[in-house]
Amino acid sequence: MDRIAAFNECLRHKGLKNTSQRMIILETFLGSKSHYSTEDLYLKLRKDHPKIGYATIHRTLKLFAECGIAIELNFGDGQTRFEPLRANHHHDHLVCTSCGKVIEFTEPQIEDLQAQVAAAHGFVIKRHRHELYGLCSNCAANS
Amino acid sequence: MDRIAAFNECLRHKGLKNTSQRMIILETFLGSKSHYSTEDLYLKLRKDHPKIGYATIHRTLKLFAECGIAIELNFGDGQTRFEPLRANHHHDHLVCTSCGKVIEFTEPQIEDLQAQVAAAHGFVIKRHRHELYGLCSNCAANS
DNA sequence: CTCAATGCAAACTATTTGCATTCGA
DNA sequence: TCGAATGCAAATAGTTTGCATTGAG
Repeated sequence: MDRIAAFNECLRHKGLKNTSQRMIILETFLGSKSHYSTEDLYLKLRKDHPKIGYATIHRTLKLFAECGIAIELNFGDGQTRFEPLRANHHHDHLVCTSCGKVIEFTEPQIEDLQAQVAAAHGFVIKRHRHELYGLCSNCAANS
Repeated sequence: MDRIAAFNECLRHKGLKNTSQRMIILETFLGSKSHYSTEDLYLKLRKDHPKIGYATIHRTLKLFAECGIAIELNFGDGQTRFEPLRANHHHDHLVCTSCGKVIEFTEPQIEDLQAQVAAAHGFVIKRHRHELYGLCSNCAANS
């Protein structure tokens, strides 16, 4: 089941409706670079769909998160960002504090160790956040 | 050098002044539970020091972060929290999404793996954030 | 038809700033 | 004395909400 079908399934399950705005937002969200803030997506959509309001986009992104289509991220600038979730493709982030570049990484050993830490404290982990902040190779070279 | 001395050193280095408010805020900040938001600290200080304003506390917490006395955390509720930094005592967090309990953990193997991941991408890591969200043992038992 | 969704503007919350006054070095 | 710090209130930024209208099922 792809993510569009999964979203429709989630809407049905919640008794919500599938509007043209939601489809437009979903397709744009899935089809482009990751790490959108509401404002990013609003500005991008405004070109082709100037009638879609900021509030609708924000509500829709929150809905994506509820449906498991997206996760919320916060990289420490004031904005909440949303990232499309790929099934079976969890990853974490390297964030360059100089140029803003974001690289995704996966490290199964870290995931295993996390699980051990949680178990040692009796925690049942639902999700996690793991971000490394520093300078990317370019910025490190130029400083 | 303890953290109060380190803070004074930082003030001197920046050409700033050590006021009674800053000392009161620092002592309260260091001397109690971790993970203060500006509001938490404001409410706590208000009892004994009702004249200290919200803005002063917020500016002071930011200053602590600049001086390396504290780090900013964000657990996903709308508030930025500040945690006192202990020299040589880095740790990460387990956060219970049900009761709000926060447990600190340290896992050297994870730190090593992080360093390897960063190196593989040419990143120079300055800091990181690693948080595991889920249910603590109590909340997991009662659900 | 009915109830959810939308778009707009207004409300909120956390944070930040301007400025007159106070105070440390 | 002089510039930084404070306290207050007002401004901002991001997010959320109320409500009349529109539209999906």
